Amino acid sequence: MNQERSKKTQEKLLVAASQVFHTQGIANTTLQDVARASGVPLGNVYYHYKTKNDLVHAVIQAHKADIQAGFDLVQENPDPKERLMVFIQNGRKNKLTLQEYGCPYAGIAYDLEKEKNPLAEEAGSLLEMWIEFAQQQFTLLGKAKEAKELAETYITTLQGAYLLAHNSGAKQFLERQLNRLELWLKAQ
Amino acid sequence: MNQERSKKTQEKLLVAASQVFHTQGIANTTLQDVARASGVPLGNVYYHYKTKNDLVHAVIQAHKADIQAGFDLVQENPDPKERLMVFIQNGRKNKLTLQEYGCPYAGIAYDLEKEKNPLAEEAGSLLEMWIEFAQQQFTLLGKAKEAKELAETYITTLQGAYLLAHNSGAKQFLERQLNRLELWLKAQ
Amino acid sequence: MNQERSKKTQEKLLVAASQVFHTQGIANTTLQDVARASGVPLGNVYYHYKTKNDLVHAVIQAHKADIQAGFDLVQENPDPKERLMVFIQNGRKNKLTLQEYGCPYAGIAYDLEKEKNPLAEEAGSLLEMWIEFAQQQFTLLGKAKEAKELAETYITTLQGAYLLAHNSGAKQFLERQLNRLELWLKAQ
Amino acid sequence: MNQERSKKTQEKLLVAASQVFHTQGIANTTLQDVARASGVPLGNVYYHYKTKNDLVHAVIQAHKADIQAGFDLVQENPDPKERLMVFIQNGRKNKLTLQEYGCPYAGIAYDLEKEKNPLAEEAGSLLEMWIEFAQQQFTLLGKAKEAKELAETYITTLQGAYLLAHNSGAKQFLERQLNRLELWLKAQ
DNA sequence: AATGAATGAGATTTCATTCAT
DNA sequence: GATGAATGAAATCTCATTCAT
Repeated sequence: MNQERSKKTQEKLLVAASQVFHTQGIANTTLQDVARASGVPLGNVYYHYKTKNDLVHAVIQAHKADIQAGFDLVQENPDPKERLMVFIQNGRKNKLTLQEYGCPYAGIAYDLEKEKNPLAEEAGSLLEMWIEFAQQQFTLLGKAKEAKELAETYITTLQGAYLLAHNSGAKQFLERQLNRLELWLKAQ
Repeated sequence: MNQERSKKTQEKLLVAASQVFHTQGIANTTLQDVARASGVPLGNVYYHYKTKNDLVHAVIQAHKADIQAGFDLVQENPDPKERLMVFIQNGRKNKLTLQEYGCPYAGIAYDLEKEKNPLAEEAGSLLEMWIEFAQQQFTLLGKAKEAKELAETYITTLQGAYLLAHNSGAKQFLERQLNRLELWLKAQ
Repeated sequence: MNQERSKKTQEKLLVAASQVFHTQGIANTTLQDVARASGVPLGNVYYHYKTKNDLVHAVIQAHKADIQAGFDLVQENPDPKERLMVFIQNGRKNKLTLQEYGCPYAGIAYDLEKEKNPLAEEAGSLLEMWIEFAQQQFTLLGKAKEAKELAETYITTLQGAYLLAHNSGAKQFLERQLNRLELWLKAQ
Repeated sequence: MNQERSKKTQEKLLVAASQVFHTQGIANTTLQDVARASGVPLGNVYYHYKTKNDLVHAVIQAHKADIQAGFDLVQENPDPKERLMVFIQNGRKNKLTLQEYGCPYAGIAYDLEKEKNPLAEEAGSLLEMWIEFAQQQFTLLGKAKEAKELAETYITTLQGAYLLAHNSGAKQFLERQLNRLELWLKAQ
């Protein structure tokens, strides 16, 4: 009933906000934009999220949940190396979005840091989740000692590749760097 | 005379704008901010740059000149590999700024792309200059065939490292990735 | 409800804007002026009309509707000649306003043309509506062949009289020219 | 020497100002516009005219002188009726300018009246000069009693025709009304 | 509770006028 | 005296947030 309706509205807001924050950046996104994108009337946005920052916070939490869900999913694969391969493959699948808008997690963290938003740290944890996850996988691969640096290398390459793919128009760039990362990963 | 006075004011504006655009992001920076940071009265900013975008454009051009000057400077070193080493070393020197504010060139390109600013492409060329430069060096090293991919790898690593260093608080992160890049470069 | 509230505000804005545009000219009228004259807070003006030009456009449309309503009203009179007489009589009724501020339709068209406003053409149609209307009446009077020129003469005289009445202080000027026009019209 | 140079600069300013005031309207014309159009540096404009209004005043005076010069010129023609014909012919000669920008004298008077400029009255005298002149000619034609009304009719028609020609795009409009005025004048 | 309208602080921009050399 | 630069008040426009129904 009402609670369900409320849930749905909140869900619509989160989905729309994630999207427009990603594609336009947070500073360039008005709550009107979010309202329009979600089909929720502006006044109603404030019913669910008292401030723009509250909505940003909710989006970050949703991202965290998404990321964790992704980790949970690949846990079904018993091979830690293959788990890491999955995310390289995801990069290929999302190539067009990544080229056009960059990595959403890096983007939100960057945006908030620039506006000295207190949520910046929270957003920063989005990429840190990846490092931790990667580190765990390398540890499982029997490389406990170098796991941290390997994880950092893995994420650095992914993020560097996303950044450059987003920055430049070079169509094959992302593909080439993902291939290289894959080879490197296989060699570990 | 007047021309000198004008040059000086414009220089002050460019320096201040580069700085605040880098530290706050373009969208979060008002021309009042630039005016204050430069000591130039707001009305006068518009005498020198008719719009905020004109100022942004001038900053991009200044960045291009700076980058080119850096390339020219390292040309004095006859060894292409050492030239590329120089910029790794620069990353170490600028560690604190990079950690706190990220790479200014990537930042301005990202900001403009998000606000669908027509200058985005121009800003994107800032990183492309690096790729080209690196490619030339690898070519000089007798690796013409792989030069492009090597250059991309070099820049991807640098930018990935800057991005993650900026994102996370991890103090040794940048150092570790720069060291790794250095080893990789030596091995080429 | 909300829609009614909105209509009312928009109506207040239109009425106030028509008036101040007429009395001060468009270029000399700030939206603060309109806000004050209408009792609507400045920020809210922009809720209803996204730009000053949008408001100007709405005022032109309102003028068109007013003019058309005037035409519809005189259609009740079966004699085309008398219909045209009505507007001469209207000139007498509005003598003071016309002397002090000129013809609002000519004024808005002139203002927009001078500022190279794209709406200038739209505003120009205000006077063209009068020519067309007059032409129709002369056609109904059995003067289809000369109707166009007669209509132009009718409007030229009216507008010339309004212009001069507005320009000079001569109190009887408008009266004299309207009388002359009336005689001319009777003779057709 | 210097005085001559000053005269020349002042002349350049007057010519340029007359022109841009006419084509853009006074409110839409900045002193930068005048400076650029005249080739005189902005700072120098203020050396010759302490305020924008001073320049407007000078332009009005120049217009007065021009008009008077026109009157003086046609005095060479012994026939008062032909003198009035000359100005109808002038309307034909200046057709394109009149269609595109309207009558400069009516325009400046209108502009100043709208901005409640104290010079409005002074500008209003520009058209009054025409009425007086026309009245004199009709008096010379032995129509002393009706001279005033005939003069008003003459100017009303001219100004009405200019206004409508400026307002609408109708290419033949001005021609038709000037022909009609000519016939009317011949019949007097 | 739901929502279109209202509000006000602040951002960009313009420009007549003054300043400094 | 001549002139490019500087100034500040004011205009247009934006938008997070609050209000009123």
